[in-house]
Amino acid sequence: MLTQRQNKILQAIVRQYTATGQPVGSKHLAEKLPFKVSSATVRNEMGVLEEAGFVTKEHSSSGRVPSKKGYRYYVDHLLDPEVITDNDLVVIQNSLGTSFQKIDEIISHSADILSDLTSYTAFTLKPEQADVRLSGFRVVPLGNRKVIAILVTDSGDVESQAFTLPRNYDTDALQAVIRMINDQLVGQPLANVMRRLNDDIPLRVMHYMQSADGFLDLFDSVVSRAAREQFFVGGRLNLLDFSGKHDSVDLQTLYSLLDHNDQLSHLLDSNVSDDGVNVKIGSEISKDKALDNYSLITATYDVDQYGKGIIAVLGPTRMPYSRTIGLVNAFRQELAKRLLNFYRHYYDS
Amino acid sequence: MLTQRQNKILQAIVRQYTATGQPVGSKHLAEKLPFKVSSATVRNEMGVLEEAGFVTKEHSSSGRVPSKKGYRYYVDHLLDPEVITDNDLVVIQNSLGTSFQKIDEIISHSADILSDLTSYTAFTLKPEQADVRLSGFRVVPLGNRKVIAILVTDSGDVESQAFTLPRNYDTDALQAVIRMINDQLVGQPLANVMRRLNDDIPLRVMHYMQSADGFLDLFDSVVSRAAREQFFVGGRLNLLDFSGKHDSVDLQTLYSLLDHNDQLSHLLDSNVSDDGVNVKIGSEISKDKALDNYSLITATYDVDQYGKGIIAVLGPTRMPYSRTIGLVNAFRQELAKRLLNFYRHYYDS
DNA sequence: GTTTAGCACTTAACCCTATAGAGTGCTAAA
DNA sequence: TTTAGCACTCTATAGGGTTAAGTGCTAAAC
Repeated sequence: MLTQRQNKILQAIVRQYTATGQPVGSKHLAEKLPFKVSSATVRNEMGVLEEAGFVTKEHSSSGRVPSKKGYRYYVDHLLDPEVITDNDLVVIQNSLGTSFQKIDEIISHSADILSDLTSYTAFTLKPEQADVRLSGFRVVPLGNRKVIAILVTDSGDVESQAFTLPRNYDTDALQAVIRMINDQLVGQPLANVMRRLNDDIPLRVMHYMQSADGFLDLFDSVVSRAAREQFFVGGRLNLLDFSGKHDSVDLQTLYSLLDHNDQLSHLLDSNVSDDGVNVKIGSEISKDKALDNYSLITATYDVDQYGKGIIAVLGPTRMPYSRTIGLVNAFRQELAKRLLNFYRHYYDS
Repeated sequence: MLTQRQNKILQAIVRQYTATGQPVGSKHLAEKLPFKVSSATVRNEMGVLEEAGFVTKEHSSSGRVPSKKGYRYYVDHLLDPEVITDNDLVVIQNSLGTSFQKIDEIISHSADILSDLTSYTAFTLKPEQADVRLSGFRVVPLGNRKVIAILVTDSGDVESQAFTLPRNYDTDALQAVIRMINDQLVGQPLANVMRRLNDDIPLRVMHYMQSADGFLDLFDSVVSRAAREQFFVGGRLNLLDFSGKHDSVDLQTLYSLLDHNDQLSHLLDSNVSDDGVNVKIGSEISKDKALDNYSLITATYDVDQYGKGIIAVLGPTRMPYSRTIGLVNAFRQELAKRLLNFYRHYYDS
């Protein structure tokens, strides 16, 4: 649909504009192009591109700026082969190479590394097994009416929470309830556990103690912590640097978005594609006006039988796509490798 | 040293300037003053105040602006009686009135409330007993080489962390080490525990197992988590709203400060006064240039035998001191009450 | 001896205008 | 089909004039 030359020109416009942030004029462009044409020819071609909606002008006599559609076309058809420098790769490998005690540390640290590399805001989501099951629940007394509740899932995650029993607790009844929970719920997917917690479990508990509330709240809080998608954000502040005009209303919206993990992880879930790196531009991300001038680059990382996770970068529509996509892609591969090692080392027999 | 009239004039300048942000001129001021004088008289008096260093001009023919010294004098001598509205008090009481499961929730939520009320950035520090002692350490096996390490302090705090044992661990040796830790360290202040962890403990562990590292790391991480001052920040973003000129270098400095709990809690410790509310202005806070145009209002809250905590608000030098101080003061009292109740209810016999 | 009215002076902020520079679209020639 | 040339548009910048708010100083009034 576009001629070869028009492709080259659009490509040059996007590159130039993402690099400088200034509208691109015909004369400068004519010099940068890989073939020799006059500025007048470039002007004609730019007219065509504008007609087709790939570029716009900021005012009637300004240079051209890529439109959302132009970015889209660029990302889909004109992207440079992903190049990332050896230096970047070394940084990634080193940062992921240090020793971690817990998965959470790796994932959380990853968000920071990725935001540093891109200088945008980065998100990481823990690899998620389709259905994690409850594999054990126990309550360890610590003396002085304090107990610690410990929940273990078959994916190997452990959640715990301290709790102080009210004065009138009957410890025998408590033991009975814990046995009951283990009988009834071990082996069940966490989703089921959470459902039944509002369903038949309260009734069963009533057999043993008058009020189910205090203890069930505790159990509930531990279960939901284990079930929650683990979500990390790095480089929140980077949003400031490139939002130039500092439209403070939009910024507020954005930051409150970043502070609500549920919304955000939903956003990522809905934007991620099955595999590889995925680019969403402006309104493609969500209906929210505040995201209009942002692009979201998501990617999954695949840790075999241990599940798939998500990494993502949120930056301005006007970003160097080749580099950012290259970084995200390199990162997902390294992260997958690293995690596979981790899981193998710790969880396999 | 200043006449009564000069006091009134300085007071009016500070009030006016903190309210509007505009330099205040003699004519307007003459009208606002509680006694009848001409603008010329005000001008003369302002000349004296400037001579003495309490006010400055932004340029040779602008109105007067309070200097750091002027703010200091105002806060020390000219402050209105603290007035907070009934509404504010209700908000505080309601927000603190909802039910919490853990101390941390109350303290963390408090930072949010306080920042909402003041629309500045707020900090809260958990009440701290002078010397918390280790009262127990145990390791509960969860199967599949996973264990959970649980540490209890005599203040009633519990920290836990999951851990996967390397393949070659000798469980008998592990039990012996745990017994040894309990023998040697229970009853000791956490500070001592941390010191000995780098000192004689590694040697003792070597009696039982070849390498002490993996396990001691775990113990160390749990101990230091328990010993760390618990620190919360609310309303980080509010720094944006009032830093008007958006000097992005300073902002970066500030935000990186907010992200380093150690620096910040050190800052608070060094600024807090023994009791009541304390105001530090500009360079009084720290040597850091980035804080030059900020004021820090700190206060302790006293929960009797359960220790003392800190709350603080960081806002622009140009802030309505009476109101902010009033809010901080009201808040510390309500928070102390609330926590006393909480501790009594849960920890007393 | 204060206080005040009056006045000359200073500065920032605003608006208006002129101009330079970058870019465009169009036309006609190559 | 491409290019040179030209008239036109729009932004950004700098300068000039005006206004409004403020100051300091002096001399008169209280």
